[in-house]
Amino acid sequence: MSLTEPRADEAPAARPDAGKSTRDKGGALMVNSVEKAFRVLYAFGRQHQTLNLSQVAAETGMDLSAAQRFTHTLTRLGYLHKDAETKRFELTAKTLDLGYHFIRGSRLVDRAMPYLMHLSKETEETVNLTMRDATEIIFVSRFLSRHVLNTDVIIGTRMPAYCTAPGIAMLSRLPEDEAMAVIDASDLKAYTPSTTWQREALREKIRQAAAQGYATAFEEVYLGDASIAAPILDHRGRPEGAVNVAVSCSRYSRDDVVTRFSALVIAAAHAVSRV
Amino acid sequence: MSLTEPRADEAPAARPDAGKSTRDKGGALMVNSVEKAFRVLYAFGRQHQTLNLSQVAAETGMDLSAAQRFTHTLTRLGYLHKDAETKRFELTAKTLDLGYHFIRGSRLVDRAMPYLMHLSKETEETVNLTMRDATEIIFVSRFLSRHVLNTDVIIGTRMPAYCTAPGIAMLSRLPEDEAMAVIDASDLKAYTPSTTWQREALREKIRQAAAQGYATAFEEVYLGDASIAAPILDHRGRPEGAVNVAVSCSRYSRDDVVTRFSALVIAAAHAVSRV
DNA sequence: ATAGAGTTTATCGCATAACGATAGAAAGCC
DNA sequence: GGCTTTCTATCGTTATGCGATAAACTCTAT
Repeated sequence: MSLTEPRADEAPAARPDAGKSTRDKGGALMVNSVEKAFRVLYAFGRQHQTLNLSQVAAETGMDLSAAQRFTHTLTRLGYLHKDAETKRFELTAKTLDLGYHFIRGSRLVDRAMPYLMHLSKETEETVNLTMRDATEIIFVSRFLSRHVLNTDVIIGTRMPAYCTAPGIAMLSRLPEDEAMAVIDASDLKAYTPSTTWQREALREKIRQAAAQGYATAFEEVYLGDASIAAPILDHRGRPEGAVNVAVSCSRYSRDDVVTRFSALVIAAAHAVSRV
Repeated sequence: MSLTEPRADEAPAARPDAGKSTRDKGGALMVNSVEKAFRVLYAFGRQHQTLNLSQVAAETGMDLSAAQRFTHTLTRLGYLHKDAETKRFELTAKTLDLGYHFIRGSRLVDRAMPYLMHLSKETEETVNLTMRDATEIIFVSRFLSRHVLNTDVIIGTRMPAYCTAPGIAMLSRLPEDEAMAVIDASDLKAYTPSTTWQREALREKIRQAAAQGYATAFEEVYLGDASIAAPILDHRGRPEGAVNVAVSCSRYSRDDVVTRFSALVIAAAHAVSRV
């Protein structure tokens, strides 16, 4: 422990009220203003498309001064726009810049793109590239089929990993305890009557996916949606994404989905992998 | 009459050390840490997909300590990932969250979506919704034709307004002096032999678009690309976006583009407008 | 008109949170 | 092995962000 402690002197009896303002809100190096800025940006969304100053304050739990400072800052940086007459703020299209940089900089997306396009033409169905963030998957790239134009799922959409084919596919290439830790951290619930949401059933599903090399999900989140996915592995064999094909249940039986698409998604995922 | 100028303090006497560290780096309310955080995030991109700490410092012009603090902060917030063994950082898919919130919260996108989908099915061609940010347009929503799968233009892509159909369409509904101010602020140049890039020619183009209600662009940025666009107006009649159809020159003559699509894009844009 | 509530905008002294230099640890590289 | 380079951790200082407050608006009702 304090073998290396040269002198425990610096502030021995000091600390009048230790534990109080211990600069701990996420480490000594944390710059809290950054988190606050994002809190303000995320106050906007489906519910609150525009907000005035006091609403920003209320919504973020900051006082008026802080709300003022951060809206000012973000407006100046171009992420917020303030309507001169209504004095209300809203997000600008500049907020797309950050994600754009990510997509453009992602080696994974870069490698995957041609195979996704190929798969899209081949199948004429919706094809997605997803990545995992803790217990969720995020849609990173998406080629829509012209049949179903689902406007609800777009780039950046998140879904729980446990009830999606790409999620299970990725978990299936993790050490089982790690996969189960993800499951345990998830808020398990049945979105539809077909949702697999029980711990042990999910463990079985993951094992099966591991054995088969692909995962399926039939109406687990949206009724009428079927999906089949295969994991993309990085150079150490860890899953860094998944490719999936999504179709309407009305046009394919479960067996059809597997026989028509399993080999294709596996091939695409394998081609993108760096094993 | 600079309403936006933070006013260089006509309060004269005060300020003992005026002019020195006058808290002026964009107004007294500016929280500089926020700007620095974005500087770090934008250091990543096509050129630099991954960066180590010193590269971040170099790339952003910050000292090591600052780079350390901001990479730490952004990693903790989930926007950066640090590879444990290579010690290199890269952007995570979480960077898509911000743009996702914007899309989801945008009344414009909300209103436009059904018409874009309709237009997409009707024409079977690529359909876009764009907005303007100063001299540029930003692609906000996009329905790809299955013919041309252009992987270069994605959500968040920026292009100069002056050489795109949506850009000219939006400018055509601005007071002419305002439109020309945008032109003058642009870095005018010829991307292809067909690019209209001279000031007066652009003025004429804008006037014509105003008269016609739509704008066209033939191979002005990419060879082989043709585009026709109409402006979307907000409740005061100001342009807040544009709808366009993009096709391959090889499949349509210039006249074809106009006769087949002009009425459609105008109708769609009009339906979305709130005049 | 006038008061009055609910805003937004501007100011300012204070304490803290961010700063930046530096030194120790660790990892590569001759 | 010594050497360079990069990462991690620590620490005293003060500029920087904080937050209370007051002034200036805006709207609404009377």
